[in-house]
Amino acid sequence: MSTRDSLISVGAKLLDRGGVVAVTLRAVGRGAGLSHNAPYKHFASKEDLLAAIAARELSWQREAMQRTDAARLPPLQALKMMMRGYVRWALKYPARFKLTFGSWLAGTDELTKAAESTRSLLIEVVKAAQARRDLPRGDPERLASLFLALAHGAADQALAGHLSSEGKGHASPEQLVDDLFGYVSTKGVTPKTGSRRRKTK
Amino acid sequence: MSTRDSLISVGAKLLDRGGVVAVTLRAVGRGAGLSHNAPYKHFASKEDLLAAIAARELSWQREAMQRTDAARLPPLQALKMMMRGYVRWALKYPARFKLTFGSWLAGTDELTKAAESTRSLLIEVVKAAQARRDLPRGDPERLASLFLALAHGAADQALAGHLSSEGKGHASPEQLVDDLFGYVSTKGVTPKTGSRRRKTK
DNA sequence: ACCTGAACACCGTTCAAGT
DNA sequence: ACCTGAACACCGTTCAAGT
Repeated sequence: MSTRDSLISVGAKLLDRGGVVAVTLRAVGRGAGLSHNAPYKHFASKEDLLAAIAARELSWQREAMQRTDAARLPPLQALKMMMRGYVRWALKYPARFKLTFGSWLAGTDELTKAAESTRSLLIEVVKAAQARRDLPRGDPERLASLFLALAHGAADQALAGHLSSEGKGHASPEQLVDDLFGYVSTKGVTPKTGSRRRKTK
Repeated sequence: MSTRDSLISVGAKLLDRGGVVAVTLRAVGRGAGLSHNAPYKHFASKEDLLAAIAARELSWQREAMQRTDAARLPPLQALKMMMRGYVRWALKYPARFKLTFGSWLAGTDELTKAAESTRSLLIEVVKAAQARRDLPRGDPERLASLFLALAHGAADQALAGHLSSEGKGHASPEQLVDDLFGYVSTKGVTPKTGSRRRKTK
C-alpha cells in the first residue's frame, strides 16, 4: 500500500469517526506516522485529499454494482439490488456518503470519472430490463436517473431524520425504493402501501 | 431586526458566497459590525449558528408551500408546484440546501420542528389528492416521503453534476419530478419519456 | 523523490472585564 | 443584558532545509 493510499485510509477513518470536520491534514499525517505536512507531498490541499477519499468510495460503489451485474440475475432484480446496496452504504457510512456529494465546485477528474462509470452501468441494466419489457419504454438515462435520484434522496432524508420521525408512516429508504419499482415497473409488482396496480397489460 | 437575526443574515450571505467553510463566527461578527466573539452571546457555538440558518431556511420553505396551499389549486397540481419550488430553491441556493441536510448529529428543536411541519403540510395535500382519486390509495405519509425523497435526490444529484453530464439524457430535476408524477398519479398523465400509462381505471 | 521543522495568518472557544 | 479584548490550542498552507 502506497503512502498516498494509507493517507486516504487514515482520512476515511477520521471521517467515519468525527465527520468531515475531524479530517485535518495534520491528524492524517499523524495517523500515518508522518509529520504534520507530509500530506502536502501527495495532495495539493485538503480539498484534494477529501476528493480522493470520495473518489475511492465512489469507485468501490461501482465495483459492488459490477459484482451484482456479473451475477446475471434478471435485470430488474439486479437493478433493485444495486439501489438497495446504494442505500445501505449510505446509511452505514453517512459521512462518506455526504462527502461524495459535497460541493465539489470543481469535481476532480478522478471523481467525475468514477461517477460516470457508475451511471453508465446503471443505464445498461435499465436497458436490459426494458428489453425484457420489465420496465416501460423511454429514455433509459432518464429512467436510471429517476431510480438513482430516489435512492439518493431517500437515504439523505433518512440520515437527516426527516423520514422515520415517529408514528406509523415510518418508511425506510429501502421501502421507498421498492415503492418506486412498484409504480414504475410493468411487472405488476404491488407497492406495499396497499395501492393496487394493473397486471401486465 | 434583532442582533440575532442580523447575525443569521450575515451568516447566510457568507454561506451563499463561499460555502459552509466561509461561515466563520469571526467573519459573522465582523459583518454585523460587532466584535469577533459577539456571536457567542447569541449562539452557543458555530454549529448552533449554522443550525439557526438552516432552521430559517426550512421555515421559509414551509411558508412558500403554505402560500401554494392557500391558492386552493387542485391538490395534485399544488403538490407538483411545491415539489418544483423545492427543487428550484435547492438549485438557486445550493449551500443553504446542503446545510439544511447536513449532518445534524443532534438536530436542534427549532430545526426538527420546521422539518416536521413541512412534512405534515405535504401529507395533507397528498391526502386531499387521494380523496379526489388523483393519487393511488395507500399510506399518505409514505407517498409524501416518496415525492420529497425524489425531489431532494434529484436536486442533490444535479448539484453534484451527476445528472446533466452530457449527451441527450440530460434530465433536469424538474423533469424527474414530473416523471414521478406521471408514474404514480392515476390521472393518466404521460411521462415525457414516451412511456404509455393506462388511462384512469 | 520524500520528509521534517519553523513560521504565518486564521479560527473556535474561554475568560475576565467593561457599560 | 450585551459587548470587548486578550489569550490558548488548533488548523491550512508556505518555505527553507535535510536525506
